[in-house]
Amino acid sequence: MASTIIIANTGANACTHGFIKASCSDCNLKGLCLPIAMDIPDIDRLDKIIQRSRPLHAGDHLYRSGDSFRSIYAVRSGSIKTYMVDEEGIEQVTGFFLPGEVLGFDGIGTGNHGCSVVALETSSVCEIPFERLEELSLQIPTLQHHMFQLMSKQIENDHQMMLTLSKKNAEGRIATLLLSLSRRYARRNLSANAMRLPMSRMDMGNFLGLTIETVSRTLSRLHKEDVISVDGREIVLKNHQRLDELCHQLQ
Amino acid sequence: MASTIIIANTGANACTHGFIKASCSDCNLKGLCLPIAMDIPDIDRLDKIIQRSRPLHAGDHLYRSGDSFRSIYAVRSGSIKTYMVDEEGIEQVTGFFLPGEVLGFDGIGTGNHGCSVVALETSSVCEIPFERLEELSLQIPTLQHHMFQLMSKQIENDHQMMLTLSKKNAEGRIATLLLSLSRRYARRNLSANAMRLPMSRMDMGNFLGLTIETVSRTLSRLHKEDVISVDGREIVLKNHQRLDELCHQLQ
DNA sequence: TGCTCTTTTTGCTGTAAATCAAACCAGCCT
DNA sequence: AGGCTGGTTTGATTTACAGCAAAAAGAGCA
Repeated sequence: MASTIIIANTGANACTHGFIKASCSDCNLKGLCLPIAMDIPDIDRLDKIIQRSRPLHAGDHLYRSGDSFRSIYAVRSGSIKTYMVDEEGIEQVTGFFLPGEVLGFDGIGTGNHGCSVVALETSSVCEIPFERLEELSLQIPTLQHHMFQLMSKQIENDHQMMLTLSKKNAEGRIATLLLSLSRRYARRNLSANAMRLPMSRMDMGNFLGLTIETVSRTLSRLHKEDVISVDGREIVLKNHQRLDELCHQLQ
Repeated sequence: MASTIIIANTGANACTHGFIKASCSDCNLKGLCLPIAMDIPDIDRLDKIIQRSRPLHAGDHLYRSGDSFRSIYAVRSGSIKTYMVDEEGIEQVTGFFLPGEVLGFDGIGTGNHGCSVVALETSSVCEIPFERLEELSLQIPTLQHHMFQLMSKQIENDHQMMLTLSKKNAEGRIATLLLSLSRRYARRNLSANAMRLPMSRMDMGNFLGLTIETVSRTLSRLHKEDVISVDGREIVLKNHQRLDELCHQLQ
């Protein structure tokens, strides 16, 4: 499968030869994930509570809305989608998560997860049992602080998304998503320009509050205007500056 | 001023006779705010680090985007609006905060606030210096847990808002806001039906991704259909079930 | 290789909300 | 009172996107 090959090229190498990798200290995502700014002995203590499970396949759920909250998760390889379903069955994709990113903060409040989490392709995650993480956070001040930071960043991110949904037109929403993905790939030392979208048009549209037709039409238009090039899920960003401009044009 | 009289009627009495009230243990908002599920000695320790300042007047800023992050805040009386401004100057109202609610979690991640906070009417807040709160959280496990819970609930709330902005039509958005306010008033043992909106049509529209004209028209229509009654900022919810239905109708 | 099923693209038409514009209203100041 | 200001309502028109439909392109499988 093409996507796993891409993973192997993406800086997540330490994780791929065994899938159950040995430790956080060996992981080349540690600069992005939880152990950031922790010293070696503390990383080892964190490492001991982390559970590394078999990889998920596309469509596998990590947990579902209503499941009791036990753990948070760091993405090790692949890509993950989170979505919530309201009482009437309306679905909303709430985020896409790439290697090095941490998810699952919903559900601490109530004890039950408020959203569902599904793999978009073959993916692996590190599971961090929350009770043990809380204990450890009491002992390692930098870990507690880092947890607050991660949740704070999630909140800021969600606010940015509220602005996108509330104020931007279709082009702006698409451009915002593409640039966000680009930045996150670049952070892992991957190309900021050429990428393979991990999600379907359906998922993009749901996330951005657009229909698949509008997503498709908008991508086609941007292609025609030579701002990007589109071939199915393969995207090349050809004019970052123009994309930036589109991000800020109002609806 | 009418709004301060309303405050005095709203269950925040313990705070109003002196504005600088003595302690958390005396505050009748303690069931909503931080000290929930803490025992008396721990509440007193928390109480000691809390700073109670002079009340804010309508339009006063608590902090502004870019200010260095120092504290989080609990609303004691009145009402507060948070908003972010992106690089191009597009504004997005990201939330309204009522007595007993905690705000300011943005900015832990970067050390600088990502949004601005302004009082919608005469309001008072408890300021909780974050460094000292972190120290205390290391010593009081339930406090640490409660902090995680508060932030988690903020995240779930924001996700719900993403769904509202992404999937609901104008009526659904308005209905969602009205019911949210109603629930939050009811939690403080105030009327779930009759309320005075603390925010302008402008703020409602900005928050909900609608123009003021659409907000006004939608409220008028709901009034005409006898679902609510509107007189300026005075609102009476007359048909909760219908509002619930509107919440779930798609765009 | 051909067949089925799903996803994506493209065209055409309708509509909810934006936009433009003007009237209305409630405070507030002189 | 009377005029001024900012917020709100209402009306007429435009438009970006939704909704429907059908073609095109992949993806999976015998």
